[in-house]
Amino acid sequence: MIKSLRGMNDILDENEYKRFTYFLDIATDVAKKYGFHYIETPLLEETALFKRSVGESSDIVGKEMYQFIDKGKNDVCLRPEGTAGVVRAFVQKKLDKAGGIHRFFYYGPMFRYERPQKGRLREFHQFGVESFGVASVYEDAVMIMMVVDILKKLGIGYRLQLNSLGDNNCMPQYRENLISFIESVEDKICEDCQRRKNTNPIRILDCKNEKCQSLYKNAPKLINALCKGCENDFDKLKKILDDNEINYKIDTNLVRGLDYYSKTAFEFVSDNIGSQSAIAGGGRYDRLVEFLDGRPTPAIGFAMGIERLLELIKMPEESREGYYLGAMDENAVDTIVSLTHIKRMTEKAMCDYKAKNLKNHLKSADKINAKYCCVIGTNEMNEGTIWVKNLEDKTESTIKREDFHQKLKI
RNA sequence: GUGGGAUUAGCUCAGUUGGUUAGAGCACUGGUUUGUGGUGCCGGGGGUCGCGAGUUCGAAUCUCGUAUCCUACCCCA
Repeated sequence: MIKSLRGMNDILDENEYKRFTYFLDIATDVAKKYGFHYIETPLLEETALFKRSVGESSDIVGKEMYQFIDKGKNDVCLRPEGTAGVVRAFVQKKLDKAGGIHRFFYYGPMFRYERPQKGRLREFHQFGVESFGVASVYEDAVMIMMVVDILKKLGIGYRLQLNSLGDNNCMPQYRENLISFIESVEDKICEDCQRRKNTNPIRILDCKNEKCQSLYKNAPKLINALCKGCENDFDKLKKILDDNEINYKIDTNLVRGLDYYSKTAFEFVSDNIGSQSAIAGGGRYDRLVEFLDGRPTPAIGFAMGIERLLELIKMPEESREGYYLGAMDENAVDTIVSLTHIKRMTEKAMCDYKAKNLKNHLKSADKINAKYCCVIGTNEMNEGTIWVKNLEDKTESTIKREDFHQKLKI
């Protein structure tokens, strides 16, 4: 038997599909209300795009991208995230030169060549938004509001963690200070941290080793080293969130692995889905457009992992819907099929092709969760009527067939 | 990439030192004497026990390999 590849799932379960579309309906509706419009970019891009945006520093490029050489000998890569493609499209269309504000949302599959675990697949889905051309910190707050709106509508509880990563003025200096701090405790920290010192020093801050964490209590905090501009923006952001009653917690260990991020970084986490607890994350990336050959353009965005969210969604209760039609006499089957066909113009309607007794029809109607069970037996056949039972309130009536389509409205 | 656990019917799982035709519940399906469901009763179909080797007279059961799933780590865009 041929099976799907590791970490790649089908969506064929009806409930799963319903959850998926329920999420998308809500998320896209919110994004549109915020004035964002849909963008779709290719699943496959030049590997160089992701190498440039991600940098060569971590495991990402070598180990965790779905990269291969195609038949034309092009080095290509299935997109591991959405931002790089959107920025590429933005620059390619020369919107950076056109100026103005451009706001997009997207959703679709992403691919990462990783070992699967809870909340982590090789093919997974993200919903995200990107905003270009707005440097104001109000936009940062609006991003967070958008995520809050989506999660609220989905009935998902969360904790919001917030940090500022500084910018070119303050980040490099902080990085130097942090490295010299690490060197002062280097012989006591774990192997991973010793490696991180060289590859990505800021990552030591969220090391899971308790011993390391206690050593890092005295580590310099970026939040105390922000330059005036970053500090003002961060204060303003906190005030906007306070004014709008959005709870957050400053997490000075919240970092991003990549160089292009600056200033605002935020993450929404859930305590109910295992160690991969981030359900949405975002931040400002004022440098990325320039990294990808565009004119420097302020930008900010977020992305949410759809599979992780689906686990947490509280679905509205399902009520009975539509019609079930059945015949109790072979000779009525044709009539049933025709009536169903007409009924489907306006309502969901299903019918059985076999004559059965009433009890079995009721069972079948119940099984597909129909609201009405409609049956034609010998009596109804002779009288040109159809018997209809509302399965919710259990009321019954026999009506003329020609009235069947008008008189009953769900 | 590293570590731990798992893999038996569509689903959730039993299967007691290796021993005849591998079981249950749910689901599906048929009937229930000729018109009332979701909640009665009786029956039926469905499994080369993940895959491949090995040990053995004999393997779902033991050994090795391999794949996949779950889970944590690394990493996290």
